[in-house]
Amino acid sequence: MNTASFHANADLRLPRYQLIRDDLVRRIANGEWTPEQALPTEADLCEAYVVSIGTLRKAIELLVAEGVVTRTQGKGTFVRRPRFDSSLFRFFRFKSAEGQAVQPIGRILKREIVKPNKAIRDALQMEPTEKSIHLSRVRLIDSKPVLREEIWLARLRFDALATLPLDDFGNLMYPLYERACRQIVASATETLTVEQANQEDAAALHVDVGSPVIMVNRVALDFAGTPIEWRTTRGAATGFQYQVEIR
Amino acid sequence: MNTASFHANADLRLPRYQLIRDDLVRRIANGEWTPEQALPTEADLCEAYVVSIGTLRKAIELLVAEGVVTRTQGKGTFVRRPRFDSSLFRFFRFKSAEGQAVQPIGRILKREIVKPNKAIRDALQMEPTEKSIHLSRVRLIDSKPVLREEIWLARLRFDALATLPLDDFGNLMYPLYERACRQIVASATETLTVEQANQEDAAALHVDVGSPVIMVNRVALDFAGTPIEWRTTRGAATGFQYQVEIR
DNA sequence: CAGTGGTCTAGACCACATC
DNA sequence: ATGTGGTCTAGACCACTGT
Repeated sequence: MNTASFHANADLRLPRYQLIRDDLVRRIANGEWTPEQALPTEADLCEAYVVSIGTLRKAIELLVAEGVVTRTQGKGTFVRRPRFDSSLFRFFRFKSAEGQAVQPIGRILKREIVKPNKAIRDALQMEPTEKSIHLSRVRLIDSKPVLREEIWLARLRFDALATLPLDDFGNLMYPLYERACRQIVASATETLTVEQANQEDAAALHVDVGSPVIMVNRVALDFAGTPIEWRTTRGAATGFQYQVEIR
Repeated sequence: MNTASFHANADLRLPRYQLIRDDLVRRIANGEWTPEQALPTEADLCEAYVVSIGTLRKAIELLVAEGVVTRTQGKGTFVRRPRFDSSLFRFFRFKSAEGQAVQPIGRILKREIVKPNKAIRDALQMEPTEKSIHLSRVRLIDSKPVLREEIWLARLRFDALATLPLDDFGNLMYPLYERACRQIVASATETLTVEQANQEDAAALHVDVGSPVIMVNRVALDFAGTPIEWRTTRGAATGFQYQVEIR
């Protein structure tokens, strides 16, 4: 295979399907294909990387297993957008007054341009003097607050959100990031802890002080693995239920 | 391919690699290979199922992805024992007085032969009149209790544990199940909820009444997918930390 | 050394989506 | 009808494990 096909840092001792997988990830991270566009066909990629169909398929199957792309017979191979909505719903089971599972509505309460604390600055790999956009957000069901969210974004990366009217933010953040700032969230890491409600939590979430509160910290990454959003979400632990499979 | 190779219920419209995967799972569930024994080689399985190596590998790769088997170059393919110890440690981060990560010691406090309540009976697929073995267990670090566990087992399946002296139970349950009852835990589902400590929790775990307590319900299954153990574990939520990747 | 799984080839034919 | 991915073949050679 032509070594020129690969990034300079590629370790050519690795199997070819690994090299191809890494190269495709790099190209996706570079924005060569967006979630709407199909990747080249198997035949084209085989030709470009000078490998047989079996080797190429193995590379792409890795990406499918990692959740980076999806394939559909007859249509093609597409960069996958992670399904975040289903994620928090695995933690918090929200129901409307009628008992229907429902998605909470998001509303921005406050926006400020501030220097983040060190933990957030490190998590977002920001320079010491760099400023961030801090959003306070609440999520409601039947107009009742069920989640409190604090969001931090690097000012440089999300400049458009520093001036956008709060009414134009809409219900969901990640489509907004794509629309206004061309930032695509590709994956995230969430860490869950339990705390006892303080005065603010109690007032905002309508629970007793000291009652258990779930806290979820999330760092969202783009396709290159660069952290782009830091978020912490709090909700009453009542009715919270999380399920895992062990194998 | 010879249809006689497969179970009567197999749907022959499925891809061959799926049929082979299902057949191998069935044979593993039947105890044809235990975690120590290697499965037949690729060449033998190709011959037995009358498929080419590529198709057989796809079947086995499914099992690897599901965590049912592991493969080692030069050694063979082996039925995998799930790594449970790492599971609860992903939830509770235990440290000894010296700050070292450590595995708590298990001690059985009580054993009784009782009819289980309906929820447990249903979870374990037991007959209405069937009796269960109920174990109360505590797990200790530096002689301090950190987890309370209640375990239910079907009496018929775990008969040897009804009479075994409590001192012979040892530290870990799943090796005991294998040793004394030939029951191998192959997978499990855990559900996590948060509660407030009641009097019993507070006394047993040395926390305040009303403080948050993590409750993990676990149903453990054998290779055939039959539920064999119902377990609920409670521990103080302080220091509890759980992490997920989202893609 | 023999035996195992790991990588790779160069095709074939099928099922599905779209025009 | 054309183009896509899905399934499958019948090998080859390599890398690792154990004797």
